[in-house]
Amino acid sequence: MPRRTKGRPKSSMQGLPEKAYRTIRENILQGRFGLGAAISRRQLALELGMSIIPVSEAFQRLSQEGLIESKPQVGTRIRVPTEANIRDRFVIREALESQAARLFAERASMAERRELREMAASLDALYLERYANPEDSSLVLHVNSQHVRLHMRISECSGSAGLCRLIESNDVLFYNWLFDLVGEQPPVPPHFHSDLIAAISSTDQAAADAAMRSHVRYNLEATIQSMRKVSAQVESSWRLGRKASAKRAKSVSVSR
Amino acid sequence: MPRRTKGRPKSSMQGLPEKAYRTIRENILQGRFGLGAAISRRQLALELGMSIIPVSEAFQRLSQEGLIESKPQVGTRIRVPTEANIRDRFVIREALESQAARLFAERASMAERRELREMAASLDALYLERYANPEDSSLVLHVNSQHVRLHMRISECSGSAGLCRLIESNDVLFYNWLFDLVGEQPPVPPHFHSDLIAAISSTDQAAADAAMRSHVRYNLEATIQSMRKVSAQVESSWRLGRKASAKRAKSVSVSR
DNA sequence: TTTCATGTACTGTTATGACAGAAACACAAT
DNA sequence: ATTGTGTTTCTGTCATAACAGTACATGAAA
Repeated sequence: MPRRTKGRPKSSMQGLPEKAYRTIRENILQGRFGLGAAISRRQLALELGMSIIPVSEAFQRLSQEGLIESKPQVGTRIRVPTEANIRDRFVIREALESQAARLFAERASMAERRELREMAASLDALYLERYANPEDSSLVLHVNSQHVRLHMRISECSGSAGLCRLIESNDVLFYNWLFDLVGEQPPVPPHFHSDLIAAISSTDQAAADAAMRSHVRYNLEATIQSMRKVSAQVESSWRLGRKASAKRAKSVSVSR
Repeated sequence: MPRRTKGRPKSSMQGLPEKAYRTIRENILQGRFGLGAAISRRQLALELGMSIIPVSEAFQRLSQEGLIESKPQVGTRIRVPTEANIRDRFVIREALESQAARLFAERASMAERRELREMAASLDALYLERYANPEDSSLVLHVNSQHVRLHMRISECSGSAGLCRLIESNDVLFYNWLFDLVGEQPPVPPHFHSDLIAAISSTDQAAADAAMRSHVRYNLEATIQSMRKVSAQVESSWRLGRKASAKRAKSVSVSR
């Protein structure tokens, strides 16, 4: 018996790296490892039931997206962005989403415009509800998820699949994760998103562009201000604290 | 002698995957494998003197950037973009480069503005020279390289490193490769780039944005028109032609 | 108590090889 | 001539293990 067919159980759908990528990204976005925490390829591979090869591929993608950062013979950690990094990412977000706004104004259907208008109204109501119950954390999560949804829907209606994918992988999710993690969000003007959608729905592309730009810039300032409060908490050196990493035994929720 | 220290010759600088990525990308951009040609991880690994692991990592990056495309148990080929793909990419290019133009108008130094003005003048002169000698292919390469340089320099002066990297990896190089490959380039108005730089150098961000937008759109139309002529030459099916691939013995220029 | 050497345990990297599946080819049957 | 059927040879995927280098704990020497 030279070598029985290995434990590889026909795997399943569509590749182990994809599964690893989704799972790890999900866990990062929900803040299950803290900012700057060390993560290990081997440990993740163990917990996900695969070897370190697919995990490494997932790490590479996450690293390219700027969510993690790794040094050759040292380790990998959840990236803790500097203020310059954040401004940088918002520059990109402004570029991509203002373009999406232009395209939305140009070619979104009537049904889509109505759908977005309703989403925005519902989202604004959710914000108000959240201010009324500041301690309800599940509400915070829900608001955030709906907020992401709104922006992604706008980009989907732009008709450009590539633009949509870029926005997803480079902006929205990343900063909503940070938004959540960074602490309490500052208040937002009433009708904040309804006004945005109204401007986007005009036939004037330049106006749609400008409205989305100021929307994104408002979010930038809010994020920077929230960030400043917690920036001191996170040590920025490359001490990985492996002791702590070894002690951490809570496994990742593999789910699905 | 259980296992002597392997043939891994201490490698060299900064990672095998990076070297593989650079080399393969260079070869794609210069059209050394044709559009739609099959490329093999194993063969490339052999030619580059490494195993298929770093090559696979490079493949993943190239695949994410849309330069190649691979099917699980079939093979990998140089991607042949559809017209929709091209329009899609130009939408993104428009978003990113118009943002770069805004930032250039806002914060570029006087020295940088002067430098760009000179680059543009030199580039416009090169275009004229090219029209005079249509059969000089090295001149075509040079024009193209200077064109890329100009656009990258604009993005560098934007002060946003992330924007600059995104432009490089997602737009400029890709489409200049295609531009080169697709055949003869249509004529370009005189002072095409000098006019662009002049508009970009104004203090009016919206004007800079608009100028870059129309510049990019002009390039889009030119590319589409050139593309139509050769689209029929390339078969779009997934026949990889392994026979031909095996026959091709010319090795990749490894260089550096 | 402080400082420095040393060992250990971990890190990311990467070569090797086994595996499953698809395509191409040779060849017999129709 | 055409069609069906192995068989061979390629593909990408992935597990395993060896390698080289860093962080940290341990303990001896000052």
